[in-house]
Amino acid sequence: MSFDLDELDEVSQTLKLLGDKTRLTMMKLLEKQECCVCELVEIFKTSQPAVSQHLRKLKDAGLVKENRKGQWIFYSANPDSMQHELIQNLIAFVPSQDHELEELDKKGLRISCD
Amino acid sequence: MSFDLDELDEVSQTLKLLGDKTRLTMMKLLEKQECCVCELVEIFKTSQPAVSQHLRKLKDAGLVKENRKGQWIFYSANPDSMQHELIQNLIAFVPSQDHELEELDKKGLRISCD
DNA sequence: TGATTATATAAGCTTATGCTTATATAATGA
DNA sequence: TCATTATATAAGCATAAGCTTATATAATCA
Repeated sequence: MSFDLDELDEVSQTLKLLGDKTRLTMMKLLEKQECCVCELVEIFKTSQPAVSQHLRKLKDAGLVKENRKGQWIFYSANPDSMQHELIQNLIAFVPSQDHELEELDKKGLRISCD
Repeated sequence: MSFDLDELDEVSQTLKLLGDKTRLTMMKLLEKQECCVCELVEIFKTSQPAVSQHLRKLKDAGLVKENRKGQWIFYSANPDSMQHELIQNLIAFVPSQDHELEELDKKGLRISCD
């Protein structure tokens, strides 16, 4: 029946999205706190378009939400996503990324709008 | 450090493998009980090589194990996999596939070697 | 042993994915 | 208003993934 099919589709789509190392790490980070694109570019040491494209996929799936603050757009995990519980469950198996944020702080690259 | 990298690789690889609807459903089934290839062909209504290739990927990752019984090879979830706990967690979000096995029974296509 | 059934592997094709470069849009500040 | 900074989008390319068909291997049985 279509209900089950949809649920299966949703779960497999979520796993497919998080089956990418960059996006999986992103979700681990964004589950803990919001980050702007330029912070993620620094953390993942990749290009800005690459980061934007990953975020776009996560956002299209409803897994993250955005929050503009002036010239920056901050992304964070979307707690209203139907997949949120699944995501919280599985990122518990992902190594902590706290060191990445500490690195940013050390380099003075942390964006703060408070 | 390399320990964390490896763990991240393992989790993302597992999610990537289960980010396919067929393999995700297979794991849900094989977590509950072993099935042979021809049963899975019937359940997924796809070709035998397609099923074999999915099983090969799951086996290469250590997620399932095989058990030959005469001309049949039965596959089941590998409880010794380092990813087993993660898998059990996430397949809890996958709709039950019990009806598929009941269908097989009804059609008399269930293989039994007991 | 030869035929049959179950499974695996290989090759080829099509589509999906992730990256890059180039360019567009949006907000800020001199 | 113009230059700068942040982000998004588009196009193009290389690689990966899943399916199909054809063929190989393995076990069973007459």
